[in-house]
Amino acid sequence: MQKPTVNDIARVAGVSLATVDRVLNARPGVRSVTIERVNRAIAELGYVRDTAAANLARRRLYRLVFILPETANEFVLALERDIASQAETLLHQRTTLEKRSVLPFDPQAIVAALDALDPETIDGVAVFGPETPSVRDGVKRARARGIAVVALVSDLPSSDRDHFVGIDNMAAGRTAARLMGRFVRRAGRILVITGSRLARDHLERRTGFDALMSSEYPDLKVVASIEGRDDPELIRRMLPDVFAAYPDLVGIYSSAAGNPGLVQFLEETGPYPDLVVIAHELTPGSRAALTSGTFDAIISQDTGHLVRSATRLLRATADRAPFDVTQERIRIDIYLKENMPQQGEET
Amino acid sequence: MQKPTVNDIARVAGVSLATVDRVLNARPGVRSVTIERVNRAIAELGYVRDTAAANLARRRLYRLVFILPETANEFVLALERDIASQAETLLHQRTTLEKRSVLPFDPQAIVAALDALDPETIDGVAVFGPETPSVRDGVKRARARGIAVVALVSDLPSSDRDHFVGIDNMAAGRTAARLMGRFVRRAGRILVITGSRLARDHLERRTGFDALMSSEYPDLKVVASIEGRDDPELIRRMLPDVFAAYPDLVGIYSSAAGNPGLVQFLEETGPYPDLVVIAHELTPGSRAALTSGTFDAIISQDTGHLVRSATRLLRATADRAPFDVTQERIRIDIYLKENMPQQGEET
DNA sequence: TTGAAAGCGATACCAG
DNA sequence: CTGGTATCGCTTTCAA
Repeated sequence: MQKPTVNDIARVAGVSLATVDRVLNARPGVRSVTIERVNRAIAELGYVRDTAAANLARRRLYRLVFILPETANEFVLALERDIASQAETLLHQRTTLEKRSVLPFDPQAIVAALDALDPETIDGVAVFGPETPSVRDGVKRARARGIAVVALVSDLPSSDRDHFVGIDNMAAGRTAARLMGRFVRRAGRILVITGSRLARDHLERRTGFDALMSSEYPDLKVVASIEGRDDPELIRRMLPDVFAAYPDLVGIYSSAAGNPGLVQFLEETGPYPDLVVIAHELTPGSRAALTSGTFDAIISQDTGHLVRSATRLLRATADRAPFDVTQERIRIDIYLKENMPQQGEET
Repeated sequence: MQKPTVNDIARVAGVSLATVDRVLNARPGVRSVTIERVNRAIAELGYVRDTAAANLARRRLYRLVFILPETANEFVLALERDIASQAETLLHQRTTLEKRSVLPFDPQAIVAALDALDPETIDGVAVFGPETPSVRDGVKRARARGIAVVALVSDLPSSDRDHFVGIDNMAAGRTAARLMGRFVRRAGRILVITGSRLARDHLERRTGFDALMSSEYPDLKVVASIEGRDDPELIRRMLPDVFAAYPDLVGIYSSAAGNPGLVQFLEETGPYPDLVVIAHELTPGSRAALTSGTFDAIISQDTGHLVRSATRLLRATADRAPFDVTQERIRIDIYLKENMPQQGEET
């Protein structure tokens, strides 16, 4: 009892291979009676196409592009490194990954990059950027041209993208709040460092954090947040004033990038044994801060998983093929010093 | 500039396709001069075999077996469900997964299952069981017969298995200890519920937990643990005595299975607002306990990931092919109510 | 509208 | 030892 093939369908339906293929791929030029006959055979045999063989015959190539902000922050660097390493592996799976960097916090740059995508040479694109009206329209245009689009890290729901690859940032913010509430040992104030007002992921984290904080930990007051624009130097310079203004600071939630500035400030002016610090993304810098005790916890998302998931979804979308939902869900990882993966793992 | 194929090698080396294949697959009957010539061509062209095409031609089937304890605990059930669901997907990728249940806590049953594996019909096996001398030897014999073996969930290092698919349980124990130390708000005693002395994973968790607890939280005393044998009913019956003996109980670390018994006891005799409870594995039951507040945190490992990773490693081992280390590392997941994945995700 | 036949990249059998 | 060739499951001309 073998798995049925196109040949079996052809035999059972009493037609040729070519006709079976036409029906299978919804190509024109087949009488509806014939289509019906073939479909009956397919159903009867329980046929499922062998994608590997199909791609071989088709010499199908998947050409995928990642549009990322051009910045030196470690999270984006990790993403780039994982794209590069996946690219090597995928080369042998008829897939090419290409990274295109655009000016950060610049919607127009993203739109330009999107509009430059030619459906003749590109099958899909993963976009990491702010949800502005122009970006939204750029995504819509790309999809209209037949290019598969997934939003990466920060969702673009209004753009009608094919998928979102990233964590539920509202839940991530709530998670940070819960950890903060349980870790902090006395009443006081909490500082939130955000990135950009344009970034949907930052906003969602902030919203989730504030909501849980105010409803469940009334002893902890979240003060007006500072907008660090993912810039370590800017953050470092803003902190002294905050510390001066709030002597009863008991916690810091760094919800965006720019952690090095925070770490530098804390380690130069500290230690602050009672200050609970929670940040995002496991990177060499945040890992070191966790090890040294400067950070108490990290909320993270696996960059390797993000890249693999984005490529799988882009390919599946391009092929109109199904995919495994559970495999594509990106987890909200919590890392303490104790459960950090070994450094080597992400090199 | 296309990717080079066997034909290119044949052309460049001036030999036939058949000879190229012999060299590629290290088959006998080729003069070393010829081998050398072919290898030069391969290196020169930077050839990499197209696995999809190779598998197609070879009509290669991967027949894999999972040996699991026959028990109703939710973690094993989740594993079984994920094996079944993966089996369906993998059917179209020339791979069959089969589950074989054996008596729990019975090394001989595992050995019998291992010895029954015929290399003619089975390519690889994933074993979830205790590390006893007999199991160790059974694994060695299976490998000697040419069957790929991975240890699942609980490592079998002495058996020289091909890979371990699971978390670092020592680190998991330390993680639980850290959470316990940070969540508990006053001095008191901590109860650890273990499973079986035979289970290496349980032992490692216990060791890691105790070590960090005693070195960093001297105010919290870990009392002699109870061995629940993953049996909810047994656990439920043992708890009253423990609670009676230690009125200053401030935390419980349930390091193995049998959580339903713990939950039932706590919900029937509770609530215990100040008792911190940390358990293992996200399942419908533990998820509910987390939601209701009976559990404070869950340490987990993704069963879907375990199954996918085991099958990838088994196939790679059978093919002597390389694999992506970072993708196979199983994370120690920490779940709070806030970052639990949606229920639907693991259905 | 339909079919015959030639690949895709690799393997394997049968000769020589 | 080495080469020719059919084949794997599917796609894609080219004719009919």
